[in-house]
Amino acid sequence: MESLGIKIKQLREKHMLPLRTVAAYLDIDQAILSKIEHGHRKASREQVVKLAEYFKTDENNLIVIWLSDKLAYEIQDEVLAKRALKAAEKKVDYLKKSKPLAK
Amino acid sequence: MESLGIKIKQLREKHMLPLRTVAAYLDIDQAILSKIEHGHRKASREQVVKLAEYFKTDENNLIVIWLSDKLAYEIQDEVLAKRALKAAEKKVDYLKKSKPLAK
DNA sequence: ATTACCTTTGACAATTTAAGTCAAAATAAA
DNA sequence: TTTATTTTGACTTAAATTGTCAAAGGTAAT
Repeated sequence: MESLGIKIKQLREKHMLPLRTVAAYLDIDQAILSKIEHGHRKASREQVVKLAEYFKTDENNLIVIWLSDKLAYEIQDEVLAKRALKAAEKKVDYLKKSKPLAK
Repeated sequence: MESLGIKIKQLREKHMLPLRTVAAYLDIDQAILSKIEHGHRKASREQVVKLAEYFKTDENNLIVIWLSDKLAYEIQDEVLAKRALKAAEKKVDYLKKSKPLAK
């Protein structure tokens, strides 16, 4: 059960890098990166991709963590959260099948 | 595989009501309701609850449709959508267990 | 074809939410 | 204690949402 913030912080500390350095690479203020690590701000998709590249870690894995954070955050207060997620899966299946060449 | 817009439209037509009437009940312009029915706008949670009451239909069911629409919409373009949904389920499980009394 | 009604669309405005900067306070290390 | 780093909060800017309004498109009845 990984959250993106914790994951990023672990990666950054493993590489012994200060927020300043990583934030500079992402072209944002270090304050924002700190907030992302603590889950007080969301990262953008672009930022996640950049981070994966920067730390040479699997991009897909990071994207899944980031997406699932967003989804879970969006419905965490809903009693019907699980039912909604199940239903969403079916909808996604349907969309994938009905327009497999889209976009 | 129901979408909220279609569901609402069906309910409204079953009751032979014009957009105007239902929109007035929701206290919004009929243009917005039209857009909601077509999926060009999202309904708010309040609006969904009001609609369930108005049409005397199961509120939970309508909420699940509404929530799953939102979730599916948010990740429909992601290749990793299904993986993310599965991961989100686990996160939701975890959150429910760790703070079961949280409001 | 005209009238009357309902629905849909798009341009625009207002409001809300999110994303960012900056500086100061808190923390940790040297 | 001084130097680095991290965290926090007040404030600004940018972007996304949500709504209004008016015009255009459909439909059915006459």
